[in-house]
Amino acid sequence: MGRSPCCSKEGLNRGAWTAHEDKILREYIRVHGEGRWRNLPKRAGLKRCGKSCRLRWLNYLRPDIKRGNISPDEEELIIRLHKLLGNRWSLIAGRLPGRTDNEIKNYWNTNLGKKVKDGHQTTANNTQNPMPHLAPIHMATSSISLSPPKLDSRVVRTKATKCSKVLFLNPPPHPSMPNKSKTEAEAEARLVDGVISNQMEHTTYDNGFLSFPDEEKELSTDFLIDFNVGDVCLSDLLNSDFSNTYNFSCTNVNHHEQLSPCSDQPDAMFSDEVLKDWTHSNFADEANASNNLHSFISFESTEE
DNA sequence: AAATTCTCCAACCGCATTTTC
DNA sequence: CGAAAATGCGGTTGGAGAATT
Repeated sequence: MGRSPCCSKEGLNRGAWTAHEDKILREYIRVHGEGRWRNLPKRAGLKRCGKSCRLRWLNYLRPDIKRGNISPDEEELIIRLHKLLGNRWSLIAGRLPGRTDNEIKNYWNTNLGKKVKDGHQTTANNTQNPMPHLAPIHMATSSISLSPPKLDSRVVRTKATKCSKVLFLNPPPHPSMPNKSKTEAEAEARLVDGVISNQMEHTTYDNGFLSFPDEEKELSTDFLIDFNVGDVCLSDLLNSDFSNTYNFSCTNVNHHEQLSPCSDQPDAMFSDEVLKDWTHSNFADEANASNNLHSFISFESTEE
């Protein structure tokens, strides 16, 4: 006999959820909270298995879910994280506030996988690439910045909800870095400088709004529109080019002798435990969003 | 306009891991 | 400490809608 199913399939609904079922589930969780999925359907009066309820809640009904309209910044971050983590979608999702592992997985399978693969092939033919080990990331980047602009290429599909929040930013963490001692701030600033200063120095804060140089404004539109506070450091993280970081140990001996792997097998350098610590850190906590870049830096420093 | 093919994504499945007893 | 239950995760599938013929 095989493993018994997670719940009796007899008389249970399957397939797409109805609005009524969604309402019941949402209301039940509002009152009783998440968890105890196995018993939830019975208690809530849903003809679904607990697993299905959990999935529905996590991937669709949770109030903090941000659906559709994956921005170029998010896309690039996904590509980078995927290079770093592989198909560990939940870890990747943990770095993208409001995104679910399922959504990222789907997005990868339908868009990015192909794009990165194509990039790989194109790059393989490009003998002038100075850093072949960085090919996927750079191709992904260039696909965003150099390819003909896809005019609103992100089709808003029927069920997706377009996010249109206006972004308010915390005061910039760099270079003043409030809440840090001067030496602490300087130490981090040095670390940050090598990674993101190229981006940061062209990025200014104007009364709490992120401003970009004129030539970047167009690209930044989605970023400004779609990101919430937690995404500020998504951008920081994004700006902290992983590929540059990999290159650090090779090129920037003044700062870090072995900051990060200069290898095409980064996974070997990042233990699961550290990854979990890092991915479960305060990215998900939007109140601490301004620390997120520092979180990432700490994570990297741990690997020294 | 109809048929066919393609694309996307919500949901399912089964295994792995963690928690509880 | 081991077994069972609960939960988490990633791969896969099926169906709806879009695009093409």
